[in-house]
Amino acid sequence: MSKSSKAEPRPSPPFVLCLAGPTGAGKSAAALYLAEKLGGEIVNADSRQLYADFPIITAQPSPEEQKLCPHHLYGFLPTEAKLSAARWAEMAASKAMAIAAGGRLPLMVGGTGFYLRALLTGMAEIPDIAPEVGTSLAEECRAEGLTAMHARLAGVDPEYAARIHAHDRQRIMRALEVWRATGHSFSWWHARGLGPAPAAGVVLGVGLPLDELTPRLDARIDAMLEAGAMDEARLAMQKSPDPAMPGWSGIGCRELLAFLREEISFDEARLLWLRNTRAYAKRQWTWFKADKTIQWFVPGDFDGLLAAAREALIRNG
RNA sequence: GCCGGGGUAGCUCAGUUGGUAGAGCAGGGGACUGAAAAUCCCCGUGUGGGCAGUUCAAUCCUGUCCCCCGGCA
Repeated sequence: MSKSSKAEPRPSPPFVLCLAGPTGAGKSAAALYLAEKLGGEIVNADSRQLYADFPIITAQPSPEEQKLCPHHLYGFLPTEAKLSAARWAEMAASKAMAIAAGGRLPLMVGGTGFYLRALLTGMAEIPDIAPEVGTSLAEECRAEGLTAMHARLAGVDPEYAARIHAHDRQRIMRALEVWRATGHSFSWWHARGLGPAPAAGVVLGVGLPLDELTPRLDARIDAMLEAGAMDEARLAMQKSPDPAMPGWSGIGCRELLAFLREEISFDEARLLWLRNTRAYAKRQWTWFKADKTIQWFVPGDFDGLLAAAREALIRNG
């Protein structure tokens, strides 16, 4: 998919209906409703719900819910693995293609705004980079310090170095990686424009203001604990004890892990879990608010969502 | 009741040899081009427990009262 310079024309991208919004607002329930009414199949657009070891803590649809209609891209990724936005978008688009080919509606559901952007807008076509490049750069960073890495980036890509902050380790390292592996700067790749969008679609939002969302997030944590979140974390710890593994970065996972390793008390873990979830919901709002095309609905407004979805389908054939 | 130690931002605390105060966390705002539930940036006026006194000037010194935490009774 990354090489699109072949002569044959690309098949037109599949149309997808997306449900976005902050965590805990009720996207999954709304998705089940829309899937039933519109003959849809649900594709996960949440970067944490990909992970196999944390179905409860990442609020994946339950096995019962998943029986109600086909669900895709949930709970398949090992804790040690990571999935880039671009790679997810490819997978999601190919699922969407297959679903549409079966005469059904692909419903992308999740709170990872970056994934949805990669899917609907596309990303710069930068080749895959061998993992060794990243590991050796990480070692150099450890030896020389982050400031030196940022200075190095300023040497090869002053434009991008000026745009990001000198403390933004993740972006500094990514940009250096691209430079080292491709011989072109990150800005150079960006200047070539975005690659083709893997899918076309409309985004509907399900959301609540943060202060109204908070009690729901609080209650959801209790529900997760009752549903066995602690056992889930314990098991994951036995399978994959390194907290630096990508799958552990989910909120709730790392707090429970810290408790299991006796680094913090249960009450602290629970409090942190809630706070971090709330802070995350706030970041999601910041992301989604910037997208003026999203039409918003209150949780439970299934009629409104259905009407908007039907309208979007008519507009897009 | 007595002896210590405290009462400073929503919370935990720092500091001011007297010139009206600042960190972390929380909270608010924002960014986001292949780890995104990630990563990162910006935002700090608060009757300095109350009341008196000393002083040009008190959050800081003195007196007194109230409250908390230890210890002794």
